[in-house]
Amino acid sequence: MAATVLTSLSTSPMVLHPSSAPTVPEPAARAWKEVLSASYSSSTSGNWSWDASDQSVPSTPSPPLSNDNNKNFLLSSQGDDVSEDVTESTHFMFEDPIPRKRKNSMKVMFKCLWKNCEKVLSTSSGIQRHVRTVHLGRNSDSDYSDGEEDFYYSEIEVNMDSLTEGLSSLTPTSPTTAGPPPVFPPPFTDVPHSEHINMNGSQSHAPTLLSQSAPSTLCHIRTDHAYQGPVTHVRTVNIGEKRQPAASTHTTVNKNHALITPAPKPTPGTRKPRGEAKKCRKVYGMEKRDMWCTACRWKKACQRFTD
DNA sequence: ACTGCCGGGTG
DNA sequence: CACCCGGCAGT
Repeated sequence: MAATVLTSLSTSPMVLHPSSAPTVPEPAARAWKEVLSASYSSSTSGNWSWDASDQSVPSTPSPPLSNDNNKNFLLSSQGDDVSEDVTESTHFMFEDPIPRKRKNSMKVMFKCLWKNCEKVLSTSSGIQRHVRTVHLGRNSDSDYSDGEEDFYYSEIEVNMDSLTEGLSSLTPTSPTTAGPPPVFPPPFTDVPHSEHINMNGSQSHAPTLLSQSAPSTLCHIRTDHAYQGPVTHVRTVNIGEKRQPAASTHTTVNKNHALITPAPKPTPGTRKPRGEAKKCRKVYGMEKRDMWCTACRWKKACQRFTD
């Protein structure tokens, strides 16, 4: 039976596909590919032709299309980088190497979510500045941002035809920005379908202290020990944060939001964020172990290169 | 795979 | 105590 099928296929490769496809597409496809490679006697790149053909067709016929937005609302506990996961999970499925951008003329706009404000801007920076100046009452000229504006606008897609203008936040704009490196290199840019803040209306509690996870406020520039070699790189410490000496030195920024986040760390065990800075083991190597500090030799917390 | 180091051993 | 190591967790 199989032999007859194969022979018939080899003669006319186009015959097969429509009949027994729906239940088990996979073997059929494989057979087809084999037939193709056989008949065309092109040993290599049999499958690449497939990709090419697939690419030519604009609408992928694959049934398991992305199921809209899987709305995970677990972000209320700790916002921060949930959003990134969302974008990841939506298109991590096979195929679709291009991260499903706007197909025809979808444009990303940024809409202010403030009480009665309906302002829509085309750039994230614009909406941030709007929120910052108009609603938060910040100083207008300083473009300092602590990320709080993120909670007052959402990203929406507008189906406007024409003008495929450069998408603001994704393209690095012009290289003219010579000043300090962008204080706000946003990890946000995501939120596939708004749904970032609820609490619309009823702004009972003062909105200024709602900043949960303001990433940029925690950026520190620390010079590490630079023990061997000039390690010149800026390091950003995120919410893990080092453990301050508990003397409640609230630095200078206002990050007093203990009333919203129930569990500051998702893992209560907390095994210490793993300090950085090379320790004796790394610095001296396994050989020359006798140059390590004693703690390192005993596999304890390093004493020489503390964090 | 590698590193840092906690917890638990041994003498 | 000093000393060592298994094994975990983070990179």
